[in-house]
Amino acid sequence: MQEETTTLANKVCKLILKDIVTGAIGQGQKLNEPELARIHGISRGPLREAMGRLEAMRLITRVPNVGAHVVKLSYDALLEIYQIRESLEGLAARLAAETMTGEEKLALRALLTSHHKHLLDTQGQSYFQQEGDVDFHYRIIHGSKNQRLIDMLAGDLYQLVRMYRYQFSWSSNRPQQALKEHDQICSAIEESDGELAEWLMKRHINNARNNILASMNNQKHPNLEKYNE
Amino acid sequence: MQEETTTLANKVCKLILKDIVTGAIGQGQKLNEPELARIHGISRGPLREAMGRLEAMRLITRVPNVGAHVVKLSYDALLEIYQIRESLEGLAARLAAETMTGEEKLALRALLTSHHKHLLDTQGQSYFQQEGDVDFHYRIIHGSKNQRLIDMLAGDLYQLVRMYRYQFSWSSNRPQQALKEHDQICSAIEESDGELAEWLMKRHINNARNNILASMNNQKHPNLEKYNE
DNA sequence: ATAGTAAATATTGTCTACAATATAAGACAA
DNA sequence: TTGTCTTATATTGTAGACAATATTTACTAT
Repeated sequence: MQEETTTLANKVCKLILKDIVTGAIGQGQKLNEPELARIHGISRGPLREAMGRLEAMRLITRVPNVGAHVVKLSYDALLEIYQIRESLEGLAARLAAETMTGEEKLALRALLTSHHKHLLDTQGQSYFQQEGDVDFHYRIIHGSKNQRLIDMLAGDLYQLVRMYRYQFSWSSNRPQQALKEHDQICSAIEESDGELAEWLMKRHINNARNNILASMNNQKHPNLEKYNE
Repeated sequence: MQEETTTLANKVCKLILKDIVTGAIGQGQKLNEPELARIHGISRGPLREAMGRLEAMRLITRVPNVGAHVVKLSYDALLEIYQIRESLEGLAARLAAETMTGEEKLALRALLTSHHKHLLDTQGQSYFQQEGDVDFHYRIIHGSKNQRLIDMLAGDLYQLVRMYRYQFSWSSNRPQQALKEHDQICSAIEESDGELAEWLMKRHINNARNNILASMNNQKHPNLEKYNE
């Protein structure tokens, strides 16, 4: 285990990222630099660097001379994200099917087996189900071996996806169906059928999107801003 | 014309970005903070912010306590980019076909007309051809109305594409064919045929990729690093 | 001459202080 | 009371100085 040399900006960035994703720092909230710096025991320099990275992954927006605010989750922004996910994760699935090693495929199958087992135990209502889904998609994304794609999906886009998941609670709606779809995708990857894997993944994400839309229409979501100002 | 209030970091970021894209700052070159700050007449604070943004769009890479280096263009990285472009610009073309206004469609057609005229005048060997192609794709990307997609493609990915174009010189290989493909895409958009527009765009980008590959194999490219260390 | 080590230098990371801008508070007039 | 202007406060943007780390140079031993 090598010593991971890092910087204050890095560490604080991760901390603030977590607070934003989980909602500890609420949507639309102003980020006060001196206050945040004091909280984390650092000066404004590295703090501003950390904020710059959060801005780059579009978790906060900054206006010159005014300041930074946490993004507000919106219906429209979610649709945008899912359009992109459908495209890029479809690509990732195809690439994964073409390039994943035998070990990676075995590990992916093992992950699904554990998910299946867990689903039986808990009726799929647990927090685990959410992050389990994230894990599955992460594996495939990384299996694509396209570093730029990995960075785009796992680095930036998924933080927002996780933010939606934390601050609403929709993902436990159809765990059995989702797991079945994961199984199908995994099988296609095992058979190195890239075309099928892509098609299945796109449909899977499309289904997830529709599920979210229905969930949004059914219940009032107090922390969903329909329109950003 | 409203007064565009901006910051030093913003301005310097654009300047350095241009220098990197055009090759004035070469691939793999080290970016010395005090020196760059002195050159632009600013202090290291805003300079580091500017560098943070360049890092976010992956034009430079930074290692803690070591410094920042301009990325090295590589065969593999280019393939990665074109895989992503094919996916995302295909999506953009479909969305554009579905949502572009009549005015936007007319403007797109007008752009192609001017390109066609220019091609006849100059036999397509000019610099204009390169940026003209960029313009066409920009229009469609923005026509998608998906802000996140626009940022990903036009904000980050395209800077790298432009960097490849500036530092090699391949795009004048098949201007007639490219323009014809643009025409087809434009027609599909005019007819609001999203599915066709997507398919044509993906094929168009695939052709461009193959053209680039051939170009790379034919001539020795002095500033292409086959492998990044 | 070369490899290894220690001092010297340079560069990055961080902090503090100051300047510029925006926001909030208060006074005044309608 | 309400709206507007002025003043005061707070916050962001920038600069410069110091600390920590990395790189280079010089020296010694083999």
